[in-house]
Amino acid sequence: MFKIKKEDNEARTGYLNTAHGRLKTPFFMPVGTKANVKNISPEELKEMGTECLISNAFILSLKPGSKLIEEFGGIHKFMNWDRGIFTDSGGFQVLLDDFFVKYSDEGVKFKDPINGKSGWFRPEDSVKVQNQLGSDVAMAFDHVPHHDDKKSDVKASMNRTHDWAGRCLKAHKNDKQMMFGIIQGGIFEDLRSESAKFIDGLNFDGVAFGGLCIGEDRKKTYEMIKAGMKNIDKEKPKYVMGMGTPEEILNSISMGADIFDSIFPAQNARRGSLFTGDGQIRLDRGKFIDENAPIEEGCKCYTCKNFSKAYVNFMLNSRENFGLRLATIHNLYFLQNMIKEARKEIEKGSFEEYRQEFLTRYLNKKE
RNA sequence: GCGGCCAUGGUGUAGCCUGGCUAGCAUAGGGGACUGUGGAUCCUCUAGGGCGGGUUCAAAUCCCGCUGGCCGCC
Repeated sequence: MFKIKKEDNEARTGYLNTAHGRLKTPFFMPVGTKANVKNISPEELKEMGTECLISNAFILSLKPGSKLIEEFGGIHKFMNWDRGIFTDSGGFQVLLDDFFVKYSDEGVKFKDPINGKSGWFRPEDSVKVQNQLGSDVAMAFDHVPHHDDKKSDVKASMNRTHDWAGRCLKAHKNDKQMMFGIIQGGIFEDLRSESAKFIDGLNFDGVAFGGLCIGEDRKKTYEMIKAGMKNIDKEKPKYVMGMGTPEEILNSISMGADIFDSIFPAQNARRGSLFTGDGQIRLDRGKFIDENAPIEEGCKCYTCKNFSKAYVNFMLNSRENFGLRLATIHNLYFLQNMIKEARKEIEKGSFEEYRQEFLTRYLNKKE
């Protein structure tokens, strides 16, 4: 399932073997909630070296329905993606204001804003949906607390997450599909440690950090990751959910993380914020209106090879769909390329130097 | 030529009749936020009463002239 090939301090590179091939770790998954990564095609994703995507069980169960996708031969065929696919359980989405009604020990009551129907989504429902979708890795259904909840509430959500984790494993019947457990515990080190131990003790194929990057201080985020790492079997793949800035990913890799996903690069792209080696730039701003240079000199993405900042700025400000596509291509390429370099550096045993060098440039914005 | 209407940040406008604000709003512009997907949203900063005179304790607001624009008439 998961094999570590080379370690470099805490960082490591290896493989996650799935029903759709061997995925090189560490890797970053663009988010394809509705069975697509917004604005770009599977071919474009492959071209930039994307190993794996993550889609969403809860959202797809509402529309078009997991049964329909199953009838089309599973999510890979449905969306024409033949590499890895994770599915998020829906634990995070269900808490969005759009859907959330209330929690109970049984599951979550939600309301579909499209047709007004309400219903319950339980751990067993999520597992069944993910089975039908046929993703390579299913995620356990968890209870995500808010980042500023008080400790007693965070502890309660953690205990519920643990209970649900057991129910998810019990409901899981698909030997072609792996399942990852999720640890919670908010920003409390003792809870994180406790949760990590508990989830690590269950029979999951991997362990994910949930409830991070949702508003807490970044120092806390890293503390929680460290606390968790100490209590998880080293041989298991470790996934930090929802983490997506270049610096966070590099920092977390240095602590032993293997897998990431986030809307951050794609969403920022749509909102005109683009990655460069010198930090993010707001490409939709007027200062780029006549700049005849690519977003990043030397970048080999389709956008940078063919278009100037001035052109992409014009596309974005004119609200042309093409602008969203060009921006998304660049940001996802930037991250995939960074991770590819990170894997190489780990193999060479020089990851730490690479990280330092990258961050020195990235965090000291030139002007 | 005569008459009427109008003049407020880059742009579009509110307030004027019934003087007394830090001159409001939108958009554009400059920063920032965004992390298990709505292209949204939010925060913040910069920037304004055509010119000259008068009335008044006080004028974007009332009066006169000038300049400029729009409309109508000969």
